[in-house]
Amino acid sequence: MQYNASKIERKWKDYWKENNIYQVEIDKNKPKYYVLDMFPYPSGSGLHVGHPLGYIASDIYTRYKRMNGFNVLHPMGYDAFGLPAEQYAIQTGVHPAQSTDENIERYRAQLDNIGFSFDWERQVKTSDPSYYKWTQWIFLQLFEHYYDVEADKAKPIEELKARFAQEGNSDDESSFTAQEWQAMSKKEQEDLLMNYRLAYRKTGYVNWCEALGTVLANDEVKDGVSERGGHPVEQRAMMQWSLRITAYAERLLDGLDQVEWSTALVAMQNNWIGKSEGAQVFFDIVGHEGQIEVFTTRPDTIFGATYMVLAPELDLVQDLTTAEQSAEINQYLDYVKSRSDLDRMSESKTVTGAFTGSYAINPFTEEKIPIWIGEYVLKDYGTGAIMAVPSDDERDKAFAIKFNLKIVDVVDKSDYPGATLHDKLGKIINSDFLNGMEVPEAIQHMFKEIESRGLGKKKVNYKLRDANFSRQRYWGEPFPIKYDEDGIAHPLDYDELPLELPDLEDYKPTSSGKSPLARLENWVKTEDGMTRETDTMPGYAGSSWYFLRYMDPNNEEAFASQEAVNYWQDVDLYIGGTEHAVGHLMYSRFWHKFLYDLGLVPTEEPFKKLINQGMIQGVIEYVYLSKEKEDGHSKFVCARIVEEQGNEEDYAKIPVYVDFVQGYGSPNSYLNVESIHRFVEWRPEYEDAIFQCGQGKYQKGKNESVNSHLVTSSEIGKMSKRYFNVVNPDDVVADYGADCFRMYEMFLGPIEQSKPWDTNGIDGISKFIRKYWSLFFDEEGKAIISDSKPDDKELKVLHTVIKKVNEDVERFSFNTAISAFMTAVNELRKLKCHKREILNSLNHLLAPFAPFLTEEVHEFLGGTESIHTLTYPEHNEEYLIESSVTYPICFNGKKRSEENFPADATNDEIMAAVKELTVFDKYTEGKTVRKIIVVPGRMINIVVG
RNA sequence: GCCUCGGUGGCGGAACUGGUAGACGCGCUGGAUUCAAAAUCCAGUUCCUUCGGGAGUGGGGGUUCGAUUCCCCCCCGAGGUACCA
Repeated sequence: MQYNASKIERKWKDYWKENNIYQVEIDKNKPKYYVLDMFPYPSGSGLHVGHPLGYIASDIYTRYKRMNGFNVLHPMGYDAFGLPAEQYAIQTGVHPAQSTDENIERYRAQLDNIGFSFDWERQVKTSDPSYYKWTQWIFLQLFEHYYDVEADKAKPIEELKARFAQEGNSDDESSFTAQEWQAMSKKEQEDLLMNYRLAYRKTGYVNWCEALGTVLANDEVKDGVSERGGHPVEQRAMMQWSLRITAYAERLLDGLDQVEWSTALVAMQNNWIGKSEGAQVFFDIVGHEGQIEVFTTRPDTIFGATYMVLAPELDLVQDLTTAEQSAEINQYLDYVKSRSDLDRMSESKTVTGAFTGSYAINPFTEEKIPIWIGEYVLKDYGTGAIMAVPSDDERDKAFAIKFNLKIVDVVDKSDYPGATLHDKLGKIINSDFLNGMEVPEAIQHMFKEIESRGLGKKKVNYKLRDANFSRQRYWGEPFPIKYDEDGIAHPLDYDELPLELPDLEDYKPTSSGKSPLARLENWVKTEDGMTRETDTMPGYAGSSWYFLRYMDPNNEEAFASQEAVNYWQDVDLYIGGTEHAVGHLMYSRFWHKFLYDLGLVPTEEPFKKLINQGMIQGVIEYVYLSKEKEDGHSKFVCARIVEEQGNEEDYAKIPVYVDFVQGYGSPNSYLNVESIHRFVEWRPEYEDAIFQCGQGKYQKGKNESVNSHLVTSSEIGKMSKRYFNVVNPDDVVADYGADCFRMYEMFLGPIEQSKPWDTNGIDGISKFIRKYWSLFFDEEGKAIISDSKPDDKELKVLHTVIKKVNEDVERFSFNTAISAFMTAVNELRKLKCHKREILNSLNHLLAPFAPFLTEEVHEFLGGTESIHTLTYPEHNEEYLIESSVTYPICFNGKKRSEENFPADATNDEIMAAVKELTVFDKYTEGKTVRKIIVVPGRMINIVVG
């Protein structure tokens, strides 16, 4: 039999599908294991070679666990709601459901092509009503619960209502008696409850993206522009749904100790939550009833607080602005309003602000201090107001200098040379009773002092903001909410779920900034005279809990049965990209903790172990297009020439289709005459362009010198349509086979590392596969298997590789496992080993990596069941025992020689033998031997001096 | 700026707990086979070398009998984050 990848792959793909060998059910006799991939958004461009990297790793691990006796849940599905399908619908009129389904079909074919062992019976699609019924259901649960701070968990809002009616309330949010509560109108009560519900509506500043016609969550905005599409984002006040993720801030932080995630990922989440401890302090306002509340981590510097600054957006600003200052303040407010987030970030160091005309009283110095407003104080963090200590804070200092405000030194840092203002170090001065204390001590002292004087208390602050949950778009989950004429939000009854997304003819957002659903008047008005919510949920709604649905995907009574949830528990291994480090992973953890509070899931954390696979990058090949034309012709110039002239700025870099380029990815990549022809065909606008090569000019029809090489410039970057460098896995599979593709992606390097796609090395794997095949078949394709007993050498090769591969798979070091296979195959070939006993085990060992090839070989060896349902080999230490060990002989740590010693020789015996060696004399001549170190089984070091 | 990860031959990378640096693969060189080529096979391939050796894991210092591995300082790259009070 000759090795024919495509034939073998077709055969087994069909077999696996027909026999459903990857289907799993609850089986209490086996330990469970859950391996999850981040499910893809099915985009129109299909998968490129970068996408399957994580899927291959998880598939190998899944197959490995399965063969080790685990009942492995390994599902796949689609994150099917999202902007691109909707944008496409706006352009073409094709319903997003239709284009999404077409894309899914393509994804499925591409995935099957690589031989993944997903249980497709469990596929989920977030845009499927039977799925989003439960997304809506969880949303309603969030709506009907609040966070009970004392119990430290979510509780039904009904309990809170009952408490309000009985005891009234007093907390940071509100204060009223039971009588007052009962006297409130229904509307007033409901408005108040919105301050407690975990899913709630509020008017707030949101990230409005004009180009996308929707608001975005904080993690969907990067550098002041939308993450998708890079459109400008501005702050706008709107009535929106939000999720109270901040209620879970502390538990989200604590949970990070329990998970096995990379330090980078934990650090990112830590950062995003941004916990800081400080003091809340109230400042009286001169001639004014109210107070200004500030949050400070440096209460020790309060004696240096010589002015205050409020965020310009605060309502209080209007109250505090005096008549004389109102013109100046209004002018400043106009200026602030005119600035987008992008402006704010780009010129971050400009100091701006305005004086309100009012004064506060510093509670410790009892001095009158001016109240300013300034952009550098953020409305969202803390209370939106600060006490400014210009002597000990960079920003306050810059502000004070610019506006000529008083500066009082309160920390003497002379004992700490090199310490910056940011460091909490130094000795307190000019601060009454704090004088002489070290900063950390003074901070603790002030916490007590502030509390005992009734000025405020110790407080914890988080950077984490509540998550905006409304999108003014069509292609998302509709909210199961309707409003009465007072604007009170009413949940739909649970038996009305799912609230299906109605069909639409025009997908464009409305000009009023409402979702296109608002156009469907019949849908918006309900029979009972109410009005539906027309916004839809954001992308992360469906992805925040999909891993639970896989456990019981067709359940119509619950998001998943308790039996399924209690059996599968949580995700043991999650593999996916870092792009979801804060967004998806934070929201999922939040939802999971909420469901845990409701007693619906058994674990607090959803993802035990998480691996971030690196990106596979592409090589971008550019040609240099001169900005100046020659005789009216466009002119391309060889990269070599541009380099020599050093005038890169005179050229535009045009990405070319990488298939045209010879020596793709190498420093000498170039276009030859044939590639120039193809390039011109592809870009007819350059039909009569001149190509200035090292060897002369090429011009179509005029001068087609055959030797012309136009050197291209290569860069490593994203694999993207934009750069014409996308490599489709289907093409690689067609050329080399799926097993080769899988192994090559793994062989490229450690799974977490990013690396450029480079087809050059794939021959190595291809050769390996052919060599592997040649252990079973000769050149004519005749079987050469022998049934004789293996000898010690052969057994040693086998058990070495078994041991190594098991260890490597356990630590997700797939590249080294593949090296071990190569070494083993090379050695068995050298030994001319074609023995069934050895090769059969080796074939089992290779099965998770090369599922098609091994299945074929397995059948050939007489296997009747699929190899993927059988057991994984374990090594036997007996075969690895060495009778002698080769020790390196080192002098002062440098290896000078090697020597064999019996494996059971004692250190003393070895030392005695070492002294008899000729090398010993050579390197110790004329020197004193200070010490001889023998590390058993490892090495010998002789210290001379 | 801050946080995290990384820097090893011509290239991708290996060395897991401090113990022979460069496994495995690509590429390259030479040879065999061939009319020739591809494919295959064999040998070599960190650098320098007066062939004795010497140097060497971004740079500098330290701990150690011994450091790619641990500690300190610095340089470079990637990702995250940024008026967070």
